[in-house]
Amino acid sequence: MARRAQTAAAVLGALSVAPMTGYELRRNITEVLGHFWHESFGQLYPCLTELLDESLVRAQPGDRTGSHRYRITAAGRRRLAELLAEPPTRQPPRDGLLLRVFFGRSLSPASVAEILDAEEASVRAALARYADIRAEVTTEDEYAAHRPYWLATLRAGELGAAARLAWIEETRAALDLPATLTPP
Amino acid sequence: MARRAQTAAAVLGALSVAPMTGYELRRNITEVLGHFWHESFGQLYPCLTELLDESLVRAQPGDRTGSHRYRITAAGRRRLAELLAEPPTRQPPRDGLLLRVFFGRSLSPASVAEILDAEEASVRAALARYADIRAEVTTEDEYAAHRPYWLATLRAGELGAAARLAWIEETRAALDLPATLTPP
DNA sequence: GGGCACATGTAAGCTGTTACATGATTAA
DNA sequence: TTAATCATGTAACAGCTTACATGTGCCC
Repeated sequence: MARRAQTAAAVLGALSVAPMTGYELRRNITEVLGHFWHESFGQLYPCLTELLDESLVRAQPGDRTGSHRYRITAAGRRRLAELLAEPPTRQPPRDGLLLRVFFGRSLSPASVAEILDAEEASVRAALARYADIRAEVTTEDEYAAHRPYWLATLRAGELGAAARLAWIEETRAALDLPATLTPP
Repeated sequence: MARRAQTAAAVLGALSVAPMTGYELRRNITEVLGHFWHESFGQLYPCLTELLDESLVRAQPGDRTGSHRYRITAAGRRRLAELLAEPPTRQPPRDGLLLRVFFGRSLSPASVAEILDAEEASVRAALARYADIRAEVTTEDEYAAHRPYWLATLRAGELGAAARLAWIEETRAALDLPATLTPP
């Protein structure tokens, strides 16, 4: 599945949940899918134009002058199901943190410790975001039918974050680095 | 840290472990760093040329006609340490698996189950590769000084894979999907 | 001699990022 | 009236992927 196709899948998927403008699409992709997905927004409007040409979405006048509210069509729903059923395109890994640890012998222990501290902070920040999302998803009733799926992706984030925290602790021990204070 | 800079870091890092030809660099990046790193090989030779221009690596004649064995210089080691000390560039997330699960309501349960099965297979394959790498790293004595760092990156892969397997099981249960037989 | 692994490179095409341009509406 | 948010786009640039081109050395 080409990268372009996955952009179309994300857009059609969002519109399958609710009709919205390009701007709302952008915001929703950032805020709702943000913890596992990123769209290049320079591609978003061109993608919508393509989907319109193929009659996979329809545009109706929006609330404001010149704004469009996009709505998925029946053909769009069929295409979405096809796209999602294709095997995912994996993006090649490029983990800057592990690159730094792998060549850690070229760094001072203090530098390695700093890198791990920064990672810990970023993982904890992610966990905090997950807690917010969880609160929202569990209280929101409008999209109850989607809830088990949305909770599943959230859970993937939570388990991944927990695994990385465990790894950080283990790695500090293995490399004889000082453990930082765990926030209360 | 720009993407280019991380390519330079990977190349300098590899050469900091042992001098090698461009071809060996390519192979080592694929085989040794492969579980967390990917280089675009169209960029590798241009990158080596740049590093030569900056005197961060030297080329000496290799074993064959026209081949070069690249060796990192003292300036190259200093640059490597600088590059590794910079905060990693995170690549924006684009997890096709989670995209599919998030919009799982647009799929049949059978399709979702298939997607999870495929993911499980791929995670188990990764675990098998990690086992091979672990055997190699622990028996190889030549690079003993690097061992704790290399084992740390390996451990990150192992813990991540375990977390994903746990997530798959949990998700099957949460979505009422059949559990597949676990291989012996 | 043929096939394979070694070895170095390039160029076309595709894709994404970034910054900018434009303007309407609303809240302070 | 000013700033922020809503809303739609585009164009230049940067970067990567893929496939190809070329040739050597070794083993059967």
